[in-house]
Amino acid sequence: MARFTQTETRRQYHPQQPQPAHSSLVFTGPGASPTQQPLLLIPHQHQYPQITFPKPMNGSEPISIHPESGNMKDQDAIKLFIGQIPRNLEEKDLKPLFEQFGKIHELTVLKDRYTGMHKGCAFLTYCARESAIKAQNALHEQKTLPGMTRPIQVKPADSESRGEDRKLFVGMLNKQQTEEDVYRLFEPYGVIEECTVLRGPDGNSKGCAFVKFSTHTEAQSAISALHGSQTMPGASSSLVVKFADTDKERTIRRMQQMVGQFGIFNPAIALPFSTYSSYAHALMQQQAAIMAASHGGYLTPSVAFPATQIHQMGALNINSLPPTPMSGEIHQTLVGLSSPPANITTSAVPSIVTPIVNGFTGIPHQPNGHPAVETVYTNGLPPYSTQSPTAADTLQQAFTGVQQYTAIYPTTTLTPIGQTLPQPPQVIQQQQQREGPEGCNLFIYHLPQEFGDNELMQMFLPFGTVISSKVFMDRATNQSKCFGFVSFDNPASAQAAIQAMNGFQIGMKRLKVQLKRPKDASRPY
DNA sequence: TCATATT
Repeated sequence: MARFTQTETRRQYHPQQPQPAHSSLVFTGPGASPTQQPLLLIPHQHQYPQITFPKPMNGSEPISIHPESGNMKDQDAIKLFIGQIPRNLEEKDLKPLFEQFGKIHELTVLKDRYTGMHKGCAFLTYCARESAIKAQNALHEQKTLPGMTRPIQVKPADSESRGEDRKLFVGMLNKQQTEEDVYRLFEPYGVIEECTVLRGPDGNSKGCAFVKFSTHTEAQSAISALHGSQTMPGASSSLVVKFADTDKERTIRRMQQMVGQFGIFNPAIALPFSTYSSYAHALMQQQAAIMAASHGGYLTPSVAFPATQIHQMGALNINSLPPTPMSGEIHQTLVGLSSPPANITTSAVPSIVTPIVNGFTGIPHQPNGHPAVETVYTNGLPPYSTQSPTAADTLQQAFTGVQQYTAIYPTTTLTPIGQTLPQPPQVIQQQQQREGPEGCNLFIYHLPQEFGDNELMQMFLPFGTVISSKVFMDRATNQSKCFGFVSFDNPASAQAAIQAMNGFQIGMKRLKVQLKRPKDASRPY
């Protein structure tokens, strides 16, 4: 049966049809014929001897009834993700590079949905699966395009299910059972593309296997029918049939094992007490500098108070509530951000209850987190927590400094961006990763692990208008890489931020804040 | 430790 979705079919037969939101070249050419590819073996992924069953041919391969459409792709074609593309290269520029590995079915440079900005990457589908494999082998990490600092990336797109949504883990098998036995067992529930018994170095079965069906539904039906359905001779419990772990799950599991080994509790990373006053101190220095520079010490509220900028952010719709003018405390600005502050109590014994969602991300989302405005740690110490500080904790503490600062200037009226209300929908402003002008862009290293874009922005808002903040994340683990960028709209703000925040201690680490290294090859415009 | 981006 033909496997084209409606969308794909349309694209195939009407390549000129306008594409929404992104440009896309569909290459058509003379002389192409619908493919009659030989069956390809599924590449082995396991280091142990195995039998891999070829993907069955199920009769009705798509047949072109449009001789002019010369860019039909194989059913088993692979969509490739292409990364590290200079932003001045468009489809037509990239085409020659990739064409040498085979006929291109589709090549699409990714553009920002709203601004049309080139995202520096693309999707590429060859007509033939083999071309994709050749291109990946020849190019991935092998060549660096002009102006790039890192080599080109050529690999299957994330959307190319590597089978993980239709791949089953089978446990509690009898160790005598072979691939063929397992295949027979699962055959009734669908088309099996791959069947592998896991074996140790000695070739002995580990009593488990992977079975990949052609669809998620088939895999699901096999689970329903077989999981727990029987106990194999010699097995200690009934048959286990479940979806195989995804890569991400594997990564997380691996890390959990590591944490298990090294211990997750590490009170030492709780913030040292100096943090409060140092941020306050940093801010006061900054304010003092502004005061000295402006009006001979006469305070101009629009420049003198960090709250001004924070208020502006509220207007930018970081949370969906309209700014509500009222007298209040600055740390209320935290409410409604992606990581609400931890629940600070006003009880005589301050305590923080921070549920750890999991051992890693550890950023609790506390609905209705409502920091009490009057909270004062009269002993000058932060509440003690034996758990890792969350981003909100850390920011909360930082902003305690702001509170201290504002207390010194009681005439100021601060305007919180939101009241404490039931959590608004957490719409995060999609900010463009925009570089500011020369001298306005900061590189920040040694960020707390739990900081995200928002926390980074909050941290630097007191120094000016932040037009972009970005913490780099490891895509596999969703973990911060502990560095990021902040861009201001003017160099003075950037300098002020460097002055105040470079060396700023958070936990055991000190921030490194410096101007972003200028890019040698300047961007077009 | 300097923009890694997935329609």
